[in-house]
Amino acid sequence: MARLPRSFFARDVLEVAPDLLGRELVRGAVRLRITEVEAYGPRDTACHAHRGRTPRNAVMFGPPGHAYVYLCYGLHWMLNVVTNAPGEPAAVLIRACEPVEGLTVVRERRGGKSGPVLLTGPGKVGAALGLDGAMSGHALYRRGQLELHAGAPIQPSEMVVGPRVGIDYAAPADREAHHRFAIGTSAWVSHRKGLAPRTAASR
DNA sequence: ACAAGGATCCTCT
DNA sequence: GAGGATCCTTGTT
Repeated sequence: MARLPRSFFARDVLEVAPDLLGRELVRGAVRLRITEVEAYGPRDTACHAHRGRTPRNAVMFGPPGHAYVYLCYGLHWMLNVVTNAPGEPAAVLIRACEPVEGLTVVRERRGGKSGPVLLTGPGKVGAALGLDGAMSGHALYRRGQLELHAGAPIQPSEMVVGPRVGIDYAAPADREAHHRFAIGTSAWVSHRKGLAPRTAASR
Protein backbone atom coordinates (compact mmCIF):
# COMPACT_ATOMS: atom_id res chain seq x y z
CA MET A 1 0.00 0.00 0.00
CA ALA A 2 1.18 3.48 -0.88
CA ARG A 3 2.51 6.08 1.51
CA LEU A 4 0.83 9.48 1.50
CA PRO A 5 2.95 12.03 -0.41
CA ARG A 6 4.56 14.97 1.29
CA SER A 7 2.10 17.31 -0.46
CA PHE A 8 -0.77 15.70 1.46
CA PHE A 9 0.45 17.35 4.66
CA ALA A 10 1.23 20.76 3.17
CA ARG A 11 -2.32 22.04 3.63
CA ASP A 12 -4.20 23.73 6.44
CA VAL A 13 -4.56 21.56 9.52
CA LEU A 14 -8.37 21.81 9.36
CA GLU A 15 -8.24 20.31 5.88
CA VAL A 16 -5.71 17.59 6.69
CA ALA A 17 -7.26 16.43 9.97
CA PRO A 18 -10.54 15.03 8.58
CA ASP A 19 -8.67 13.67 5.56
CA LEU A 20 -6.55 11.54 7.90
CA LEU A 21 -9.58 9.48 8.95
CA GLY A 22 -9.39 6.04 7.33
CA ARG A 23 -5.65 6.38 6.62
CA GLU A 24 -3.18 3.89 8.08
CA LEU A 25 -0.19 4.14 10.41
CA VAL A 26 2.39 1.44 9.86
CA ARG A 27 5.22 0.45 12.15
CA GLY A 28 6.77 -2.96 11.54
CA ALA A 29 4.06 -5.60 11.74
CA VAL A 30 1.54 -3.17 13.21
CA ARG A 31 -0.95 -1.42 10.92
CA LEU A 32 -3.59 0.89 12.45
CA ARG A 33 -6.51 2.61 10.73
CA ILE A 34 -7.03 6.14 12.04
CA THR A 35 -10.53 6.63 13.51
CA GLU A 36 -10.29 9.86 15.53
CA VAL A 37 -8.13 12.99 15.33
CA GLU A 38 -7.89 16.55 16.63
CA ALA A 39 -6.57 19.63 14.82
CA TYR A 40 -4.25 22.11 16.60
CA GLY A 41 -3.34 25.16 14.58
CA PRO A 42 -1.77 28.60 14.48
CA ARG A 43 -3.59 31.26 16.54
CA ASP A 44 -5.06 28.45 18.65
CA THR A 45 -4.62 28.78 22.42
CA ALA A 46 -5.03 25.01 22.81
CA CYS A 47 -1.94 24.40 20.66
CA HIS A 48 1.41 23.76 22.33
CA ALA A 49 2.93 26.35 20.00
CA HIS A 50 0.62 29.22 20.87
CA ARG A 51 3.25 30.88 23.09
CA GLY A 52 5.95 30.53 20.48
CA ARG A 53 8.71 28.14 19.69
CA THR A 54 10.29 26.01 22.44
CA PRO A 55 12.59 22.97 22.32
CA ARG A 56 9.62 20.65 22.73
CA ASN A 57 7.35 22.08 20.05
CA ALA A 58 10.03 23.03 17.50
CA VAL A 59 9.03 20.18 15.19
CA MET A 60 5.64 21.83 14.67
CA PHE A 61 7.39 24.87 13.20
CA GLY A 62 9.26 22.67 10.74
CA PRO A 63 8.19 21.10 7.45
CA PRO A 64 4.85 19.27 7.21
CA GLY A 65 4.63 15.47 7.12
CA HIS A 66 6.78 14.86 10.17
CA ALA A 67 5.80 13.29 13.49
CA TYR A 68 5.55 15.48 16.59
CA VAL A 69 5.77 13.13 19.58
CA TYR A 70 5.68 14.42 23.13
CA LEU A 71 5.28 13.07 26.65
CA CYS A 72 2.01 13.85 28.43
CA TYR A 73 1.51 13.61 32.20
CA GLY A 74 4.96 12.12 32.50
CA LEU A 75 3.98 8.76 31.07
CA HIS A 76 2.03 8.87 27.80
CA TRP A 77 3.65 9.41 24.43
CA MET A 78 1.34 11.26 22.00
CA LEU A 79 1.58 11.14 18.23
CA ASN A 80 0.87 14.22 16.10
CA VAL A 81 1.25 14.81 12.36
CA VAL A 82 2.71 18.21 11.42
CA THR A 83 0.80 20.19 8.76
CA ASN A 84 0.74 23.67 7.16
CA ALA A 85 3.76 25.53 5.81
CA PRO A 86 7.07 25.71 7.69
CA GLY A 87 6.96 28.49 10.28
CA GLU A 88 3.20 28.05 10.70
CA PRO A 89 2.90 25.69 13.68
CA ALA A 90 0.08 23.17 13.36
CA ALA A 91 -0.42 19.45 13.91
CA VAL A 92 -3.05 16.72 14.04
CA LEU A 93 -3.24 14.63 17.21
CA ILE A 94 -4.03 10.97 16.55
CA ARG A 95 -6.58 10.14 19.25
CA ALA A 96 -7.79 6.66 18.28
CA CYS A 97 -7.28 3.85 15.80
CA GLU A 98 -8.64 0.47 14.79
CA PRO A 99 -6.21 -2.47 14.43
CA VAL A 100 -5.73 -3.79 10.89
CA GLU A 101 -2.59 -5.92 11.29
CA GLY A 102 -0.30 -6.88 14.16
CA LEU A 103 -2.98 -7.32 16.80
CA THR A 104 -0.75 -9.68 18.77
CA VAL A 105 1.98 -7.06 19.12
CA VAL A 106 -0.56 -4.37 19.98
CA ARG A 107 -2.02 -6.55 22.76
CA GLU A 108 1.46 -7.16 24.17
CA ARG A 109 2.21 -3.45 24.25
CA ARG A 110 -1.20 -2.70 25.80
CA GLY A 111 -1.07 -5.13 28.69
CA GLY A 112 -2.93 -8.01 27.08
CA LYS A 113 -6.21 -6.13 26.73
CA SER A 114 -8.64 -6.56 23.85
CA GLY A 115 -11.43 -4.59 22.21
CA PRO A 116 -11.70 -0.82 21.72
CA VAL A 117 -10.01 -0.14 25.07
CA LEU A 118 -6.82 -1.14 23.25
CA LEU A 119 -6.66 1.91 21.00
CA THR A 120 -9.24 4.54 21.95
CA GLY A 121 -7.10 7.33 23.38
CA PRO A 122 -3.95 9.13 22.23
CA GLY A 123 -1.72 7.61 24.91
CA LYS A 124 -2.93 4.17 23.91
CA VAL A 125 -2.09 4.76 20.25
CA GLY A 126 1.41 5.84 21.22
CA ALA A 127 1.88 2.76 23.37
CA ALA A 128 0.50 0.42 20.68
CA LEU A 129 3.02 1.79 18.19
CA GLY A 130 5.86 1.63 20.73
CA LEU A 131 6.60 5.34 20.35
CA ASP A 132 8.84 7.61 22.40
CA GLY A 133 10.58 10.94 22.00
CA ALA A 134 13.14 9.50 19.60
CA MET A 135 10.39 9.36 16.96
CA SER A 136 9.68 13.11 17.12
CA GLY A 137 10.72 14.76 13.86
CA HIS A 138 10.52 11.51 11.90
CA ALA A 139 9.34 11.96 8.26
CA LEU A 140 6.12 9.98 7.77
CA TYR A 141 6.11 10.25 3.97
CA ARG A 142 9.43 8.41 3.58
CA ARG A 143 10.14 4.72 3.90
CA GLY A 144 11.13 4.20 7.50
CA GLN A 145 10.27 3.11 11.03
CA LEU A 146 6.90 4.81 11.04
CA GLU A 147 4.90 5.42 7.85
CA LEU A 148 1.52 6.90 6.97
CA HIS A 149 -0.24 5.00 4.20
CA ALA A 150 -3.14 6.14 2.04
CA GLY A 151 -5.63 3.50 3.20
CA ALA A 152 -9.06 4.72 2.14
CA PRO A 153 -10.56 8.11 3.03
CA ILE A 154 -14.05 7.98 4.52
CA GLN A 155 -17.30 9.33 3.10
CA PRO A 156 -18.20 12.78 4.45
CA SER A 157 -21.49 11.33 5.71
CA GLU A 158 -19.57 8.95 8.01
CA MET A 159 -17.83 11.78 9.86
CA VAL A 160 -18.78 13.14 13.26
CA VAL A 161 -17.29 16.25 14.86
CA GLY A 162 -17.10 17.91 18.26
CA PRO A 163 -14.96 19.90 20.68
CA ARG A 164 -11.49 18.72 21.61
CA VAL A 165 -10.76 16.80 24.79
CA GLY A 166 -8.70 17.93 27.78
CA ILE A 167 -8.01 21.54 26.83
CA ASP A 168 -9.62 23.42 29.73
CA TYR A 169 -6.64 25.76 29.74
CA ALA A 170 -7.55 27.21 26.31
CA ALA A 171 -9.62 30.30 25.48
CA PRO A 172 -13.41 29.67 25.38
CA ALA A 173 -13.68 29.99 21.61
CA ASP A 174 -10.90 27.46 21.12
CA ARG A 175 -12.38 25.09 23.70
CA GLU A 176 -15.71 25.11 21.90
CA ALA A 177 -14.41 24.88 18.32
CA HIS A 178 -15.33 21.62 16.62
CA HIS A 179 -11.79 20.58 15.83
CA ARG A 180 -12.22 16.92 16.74
CA PHE A 181 -13.09 14.57 13.88
CA ALA A 182 -14.01 10.88 14.01
CA ILE A 183 -15.57 8.03 12.06
CA GLY A 184 -19.13 7.91 13.40
CA THR A 185 -19.71 4.28 12.40
CA SER A 186 -16.58 3.00 14.15
CA ALA A 187 -16.52 1.46 17.62
CA TRP A 188 -12.88 2.60 17.94
CA VAL A 189 -13.61 6.17 19.05
CA SER A 190 -13.09 7.80 22.48
CA HIS A 191 -15.45 10.19 24.33
CA ARG A 192 -18.24 9.56 21.84
CA LYS A 193 -20.79 11.72 23.70
CA GLY A 194 -19.18 14.95 22.54
CA LEU A 195 -19.48 14.02 18.87
CA ALA A 196 -22.31 14.59 16.38
CA PRO A 197 -22.81 14.68 12.61
CA ARG A 198 -21.60 17.83 11.01
CA THR A 199 -24.48 20.19 10.30
CA ALA A 200 -24.83 22.13 7.07
CA ALA A 201 -24.42 25.34 9.07
CA SER A 202 -21.04 24.30 10.47
CA ARG A 203 -19.52 23.66 7.05
C1' DA B 1 17.39 26.08 40.67
C1' DC B 2 12.32 25.71 41.70
C1' DA B 3 7.43 25.05 41.38
C1' DA B 4 3.42 24.24 38.78
C1' DG B 5 0.79 21.89 35.74
C1' DG B 6 -0.24 18.84 31.88
C1' DA B 7 -3.79 17.45 24.30
C1' DT B 8 -4.07 10.74 29.81
C1' DC B 9 -4.86 6.16 31.69
C1' DC B 10 -6.05 2.94 35.08
C1' DT B 11 -8.19 1.36 39.20
C1' DC B 12 -11.15 1.71 42.37
C1' DT B 13 -15.99 3.07 44.34
C1' DG C 1 -17.02 9.87 39.27
C1' DA C 2 -12.67 10.49 41.78
C1' DG C 3 -7.90 10.17 42.52
C1' DG C 4 -3.14 8.71 41.88
C1' DA C 5 0.67 7.65 38.79
C1' DT C 6 4.90 9.93 37.01
C1' DC C 7 8.24 13.19 34.95
C1' DC C 8 9.04 16.45 31.48
C1' DT C 9 8.46 21.25 29.93
C1' DT C 10 7.95 25.75 30.91
C1' DG C 11 8.13 30.15 33.12
C1' DT C 12 9.89 32.33 36.92
C1' DT C 13 13.37 33.38 40.75
